[in-house]
Amino acid sequence: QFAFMHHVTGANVPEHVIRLSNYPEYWIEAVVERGYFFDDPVHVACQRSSAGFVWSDLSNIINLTDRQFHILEEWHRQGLGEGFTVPVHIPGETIGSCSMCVRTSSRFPDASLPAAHYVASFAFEAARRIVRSSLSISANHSSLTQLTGRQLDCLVLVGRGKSDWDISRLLGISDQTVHQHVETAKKRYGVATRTQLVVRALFESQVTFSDLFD
Amino acid sequence: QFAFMHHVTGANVPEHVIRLSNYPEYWIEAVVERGYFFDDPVHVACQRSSAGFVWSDLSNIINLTDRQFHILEEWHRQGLGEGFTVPVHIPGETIGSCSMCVRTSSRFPDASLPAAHYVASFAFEAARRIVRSSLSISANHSSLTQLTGRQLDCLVLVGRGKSDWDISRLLGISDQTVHQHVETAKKRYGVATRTQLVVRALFESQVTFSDLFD
DNA sequence: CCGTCTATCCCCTGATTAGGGGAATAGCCA
DNA sequence: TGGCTATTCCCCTAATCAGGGGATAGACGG
Repeated sequence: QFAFMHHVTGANVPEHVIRLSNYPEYWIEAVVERGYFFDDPVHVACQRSSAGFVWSDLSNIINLTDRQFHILEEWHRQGLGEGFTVPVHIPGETIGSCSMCVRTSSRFPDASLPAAHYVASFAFEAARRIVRSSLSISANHSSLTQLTGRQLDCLVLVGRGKSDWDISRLLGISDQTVHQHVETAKKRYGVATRTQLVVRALFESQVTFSDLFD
Repeated sequence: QFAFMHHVTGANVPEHVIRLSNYPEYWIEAVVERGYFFDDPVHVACQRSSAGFVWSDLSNIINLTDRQFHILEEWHRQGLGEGFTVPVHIPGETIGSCSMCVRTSSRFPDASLPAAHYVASFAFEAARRIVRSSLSISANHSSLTQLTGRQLDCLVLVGRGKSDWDISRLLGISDQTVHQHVETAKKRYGVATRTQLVVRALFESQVTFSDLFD
């Protein structure tokens, strides 16, 4: 069985999420019904690991709670055997994972783990790019926005939490000039606040997360 | 050549970063000196991809700037041929990557990419766990800042450019309560401004870009 | 030569945020 | 039961941002 999915809970699902799996319907329903989603040990482990992991190794990644131990036992009773999960993380995007598992009756193909890791990573990334391109098509009206160098300087420092005055000292210009640059940048993007400005610039790759951390 | 490292710039390096590589000294110095680190195309691409990528495929992941194009040419002149980089993301932690490349004179071993992907992921994760254990952080202790539901509600709306008063109308509570939630969230993250708060929450995948667009 | 863009500076007012207090209610856990 | 957190509300002052106005200087191109 496999499941490539974004980790979103049932309540408010965003529009563009990846959900590919051949898990049995009844089983997915059971998970949602009992609220397993919230402390699914595999999902929790995804938040702590960058590399893939086999499910029998879960206790080395997280400290299993009683409830999580119970969930694992329940899975086993349902016929789910050993599994392998590759977490998928991108800053600013929903956490996802690619899981593959066998039935208790089947042997777990250890030798295929590198291949599974490779396939999982690229399959999810491919799905992600398809989703993302469909997103940017629907919102491409502003893809032409170009900021000047000085505007970017100010924007980055705004993103680092500096005030206009701080920025003016760092750049060696007046605080009113800084204010002017920020206002002009906001007008370019058609946004009302500095926070929106930074979010948009991040989304459009005008600045990166590393730019915004001292 | 290989380089497994956290993406931190020379200025103020955190204590426990991973830096394993056999890149030539003189070359690393050149990178730092010329400030290549800041817009190294491989590092920027790492922020946009969850799966590994070969360097010749960079232009499909990010739009290369003139400067980045120049950096790639410079690398080639220095004798660096094709390379393969696996990004490493953990919510709330510094971005890292595992890069492996050959000299221009050598053939790039395409057939080994799955193995390289596997090795890279696990080597970095192993290094990460060693570092974390040296920090004596228990596996269960969450390094992730956890926000309450109401705090997230407010944070998302702040990220959409709403004022405290706007948010108070949308959530049906007082504007002072909204202010309180935002202040508490800021304290949790240890940041000074709302903009930093939203950036951090984005980076740690507490909220996503789709959450922040109406 | 003129228009446009960029970058820099200055002035102004009002709205908003930053950052302290304190306090009531409810739920959860030991 | 007591301690903890979440949620809600209120008060206060100072700093900062939002959004107008206008001005000067240099660069670039038709």
